[in-house]
Amino acid sequence: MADYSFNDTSSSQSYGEVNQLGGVFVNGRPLPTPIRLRIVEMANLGVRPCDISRRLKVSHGCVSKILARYHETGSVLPGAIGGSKPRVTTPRVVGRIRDYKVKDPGMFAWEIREKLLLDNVCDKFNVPSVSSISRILRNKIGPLSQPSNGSGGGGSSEHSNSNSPPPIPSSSSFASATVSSATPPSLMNKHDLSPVNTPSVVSSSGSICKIEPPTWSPYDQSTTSSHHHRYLYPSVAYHPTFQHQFESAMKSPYTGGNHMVSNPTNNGDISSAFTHAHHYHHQHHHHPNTTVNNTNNYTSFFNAFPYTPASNFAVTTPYYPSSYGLPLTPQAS
DNA sequence: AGCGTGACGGTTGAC
DNA sequence: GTGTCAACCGTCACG
Repeated sequence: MADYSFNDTSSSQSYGEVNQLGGVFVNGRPLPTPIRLRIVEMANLGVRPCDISRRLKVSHGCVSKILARYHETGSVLPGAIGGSKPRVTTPRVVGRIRDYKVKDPGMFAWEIREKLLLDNVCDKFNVPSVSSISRILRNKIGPLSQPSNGSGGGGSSEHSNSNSPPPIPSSSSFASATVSSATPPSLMNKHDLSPVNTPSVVSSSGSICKIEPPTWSPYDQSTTSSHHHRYLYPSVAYHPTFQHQFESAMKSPYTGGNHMVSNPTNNGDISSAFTHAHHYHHQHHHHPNTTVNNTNNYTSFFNAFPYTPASNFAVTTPYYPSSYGLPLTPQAS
């Protein structure tokens, strides 16, 4: 993974492309969150999408998409980029299959599948297919010379297995940690500031599921994982070359000015929630066991545009609890 | 003129 | 360490 810190001075050459409206973007990467917020904010103030597009120099297709997503989900953030659908045949499930087979060697795969559902080992979204179960029986379990003991074989322990789905996060602790440690922006108080696929549903297997199909289960943010950066808020780094453009884009004639960029620590506006974020990268690179306070990472908003080769704005692909306050209400203007 | 949509070229991250 | 794959991105052009 690239170094997303914005202290890279090895290259003064920014990259990014310019769209037909003169706006700067990075192909393949989401717009910086401040701009996403600005789009929704302006829409809530009654500005037409076409005018938002022109003012922020963002393609109308993008404006349309962000607004549509926001009205549908309540989230202004991009979806989770990259990654793979987690396997359903976790060691825990394999262990249970082994147990079933040991107890009743005559069980068919389809019977095992039904039993997994019946015993709430899996739910309908993550139960392995019959063919998967057959493959497990064939390849992973074999002759069944010894029953599962919870630590050997396929790692069938139901507890304390590092490969098992992570523990269910405490919604209260997570929410309180994220919300209370920094004052949310005034606009962030109603909806989930989560990407579209917010994991707000807990599956029977104890993992967190996206609520938008296709349903799959990202890992728990608080779990020790070298990949937990997926759950952090987007981080952006800005290049001085584009500061003026970005600031211009962020100024609003509708709200009497916006200090998000020029005055990141200004109290009373959206920026008030985004302090202390410079620890973000250190946290997630060097203290993987630490539950990161995502709210703090929002300071990175103010390091907005654009993008040096080694320090692009690098929106990480975040997951948030749906309980987190949302900045902007998708209400009719 | 405004907007929804899909192709396109791109990035990302788990496997 | 590298390649594959499937998710996502914003732009652009079309209707």
